[in-house]
This record gives sequence, structure tokens and C-alpha cells, in this order.
Amino acid sequence: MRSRTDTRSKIVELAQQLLLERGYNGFSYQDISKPLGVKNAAIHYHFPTKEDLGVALINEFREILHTRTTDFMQSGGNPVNQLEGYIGFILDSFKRDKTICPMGILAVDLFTLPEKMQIHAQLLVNEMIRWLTRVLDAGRDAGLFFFNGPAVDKAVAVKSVLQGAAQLARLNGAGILDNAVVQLRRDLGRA
Amino acid sequence: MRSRTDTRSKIVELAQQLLLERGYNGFSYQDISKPLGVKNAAIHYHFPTKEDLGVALINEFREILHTRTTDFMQSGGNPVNQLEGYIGFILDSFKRDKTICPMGILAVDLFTLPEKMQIHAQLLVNEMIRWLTRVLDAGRDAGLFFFNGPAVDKAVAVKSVLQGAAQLARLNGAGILDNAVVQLRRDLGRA
DNA sequence: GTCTATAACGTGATAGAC
DNA sequence: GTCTATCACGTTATAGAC
Repeated sequence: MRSRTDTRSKIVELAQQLLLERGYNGFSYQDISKPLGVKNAAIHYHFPTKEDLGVALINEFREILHTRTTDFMQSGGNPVNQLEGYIGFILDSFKRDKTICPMGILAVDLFTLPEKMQIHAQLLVNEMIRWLTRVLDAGRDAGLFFFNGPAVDKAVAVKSVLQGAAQLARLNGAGILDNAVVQLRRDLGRA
Repeated sequence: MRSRTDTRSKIVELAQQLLLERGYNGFSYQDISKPLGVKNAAIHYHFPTKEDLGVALINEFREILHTRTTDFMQSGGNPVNQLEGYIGFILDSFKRDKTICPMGILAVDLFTLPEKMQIHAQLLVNEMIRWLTRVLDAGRDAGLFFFNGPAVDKAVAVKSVLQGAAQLARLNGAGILDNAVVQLRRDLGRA
């Protein structure tokens, strides 16, 4: 029993995979329509332009972030659990199919992206940093993390390590990402 | 007085800028030939396929890395100077024209790249990690850096921070990169 | 909501003249 | 070493039938 937007959600799901795997300029409407067994025009019905599709994908990432960070909050509210939940999500995603963080992908492609996508990508990054800053700040106050300087600086550093290491792991093997995570924990005084 | 490969080197120079700015799938032969005032066929003469051009670009990055790390070595051989030289290079590049590290770009585009490019990209990353590991290890032995765990783990973490933070800075402003660098120094016990 | 058909253009690439 | 000319194909996108 398929809802009336079944195709639409299948398009979003596949396009998301393709964006994460190949970047915004690395996939086409054909790459979506062929596996789904529909025609290009069907995709244009749901997303008139590729920009519309791109914006929908970024908003999907923002929703995932919101859902998962809310999850982390609820599961104890412990800052360690929250950070480790995010780290686990990144490790699992990479190990499944070498998925890397969408923010790095959007940053690399940024100057080729339609304007609306650029704006929504900025929102995504801001939301991520805001959440991670809160987690680290609360964890330091509770004596669970140890670091100097403003929490927002540490948040950017932590996010950057995870993002960058997953990228390097594509080129050098998954072990490099595991080791970077271990080092990250050491640098938070947790090892 | 132009050498017989003047056009060739101009192609490489411009293509490098384009790759760093837009990713491998974000520029075309036209983007190179038009500004240079030559025809597409002229580029195909020097680089029969885009793969050939791409490999040449990666090898250029490898040469730059080799030249600059040799520089750092010679200018005192001090591990702090070596690391700070690399950091300064990244900061300057970003502030000039929002240039980010080619390794992140190649990682994002990896599964769309011709085979030879993928292989050369792996070499580039391996060489980078090897150099940075040596610098950090020597610095720790000399009591200049402070960190726990294998130097190679810290090298990956340091490289990842710089790479990831420059990407986030494209979306959030240059300040975020500066702050990540400050945090990086703190986490090396240097602030 | 999906289709066929088509438009308008950009892409990487090649042959052969100069 | 660079040109003109051309190719075959893929791209995003639209109009209109069903």
C-alpha cells in the first residue's frame, strides 16, 4: 500500500545516497530515474529543477541532524552519550558504504551550487556547530571532558576531525578514521 | 621569452585553481580554454583525456607538498617551524581565495574519478601523513609538542582538523578556521 | 502522477589542415 | 603546437497526452 508520495520519497532517498557518494555534480537525473524504473520527467514533476532537489536533500540532512541530536538528548542527556552517539553514527555510516559527512561535500562543491542550496548548507553547518558546542560545554562543566578555550572552538575542531578523517579514510582505509577517533577521545581527556 | 611548454603550464595552473574551487566534476575544458584564449583541441593536445590532466594536477600537488616540506625541513628543521609553516600555508591559501585542501576534494569526488587519479590521490595522502607523523614525533621527542598515543594518530587528527575546518570556513566564515587552529595548538600543549 | 517526445545546450573527444 | 570542424553523447528542462 503505497502513499501518493511514494516515488517522491524514493527519489529523495536515492538522491541522498548519490550526493553522499559522488558529490552534487557527480550524479544526474538519469542516475535516479533508471534504478527507480521511472522517467526523468517524473522526477521533474516532484522537483522541477535540480536546485529544488538539492535543497530538499539538505533539508533532509537538517532533519536527520535534528532527530538524532534530539535522540541523543533523550537517551540520558549525558554529554558523553551524546558525543559518542554522534561518533557512532559517523563510524557506522562510513563502514556501511564509505559515506562521509554532507557538510564537507557541500563545502567542496559550494561555488558550483545554486544559491538556495548554498544558503541552506550554511544553516546546516550552523545548526551542527551550535549543538556540538552545547554538548561539549555541558560535558566540561560536568567534569566529563577536559579542554581549554571556548567550547565553540573545540566544537569546530571536533567536527573537523571527524569530517576530515572520514574523507582521508576513503583514500587510506577505515583504520585511519578509527585511530583519529581514538585520538579525539584522548584529546578530550577520555583515554 | 616563453618556453615551448608555456601553454601547457598555463593550463595546469588554471586547472589547478578550478579543481580547488569547484571539484573535478565542476569544471570543463571550456573553463580552461576560454580564459587562456586557446581552443579545446589545444588542451587535448597537451592532455589527451581529462584523466591525464587530472593525474598531472595531483602530481603537481605532490610536488608542491614535497617542495614545501623540504623547505620546512631546511628552515631550521625545528618541528614547530615545520608545523607552523604548513598551517600558515593553509591559512594563507584560504584567505587568498577560499582554497581548501585538495585531499578533501579528491576524497569527495573519489568514486567519480578515473582509476589513475584515484591511485595518485592515495599516494598524495600517504605522503602527507608520513611527513606530518615525522614532524610530530620529532617535536614530541624534543619536548615541543605534548600529546598521547602514536604520532601517526595525532598526525591524522591534525591533518583532519585543518582540512575539515577550512571546508566549514567556506560555509561559516574564515574565523572558524582561525579558531580551529588556535584550538589545535592548545591540544598540542602550545597555548 | 507518470508518460512520450523533444528542445537547447554542454560535454569530452577526434581528424586533419596549417 | 594550435587551429577548424565535427562527432556522439549526456545534461537539465519543458509541452502535452494519458
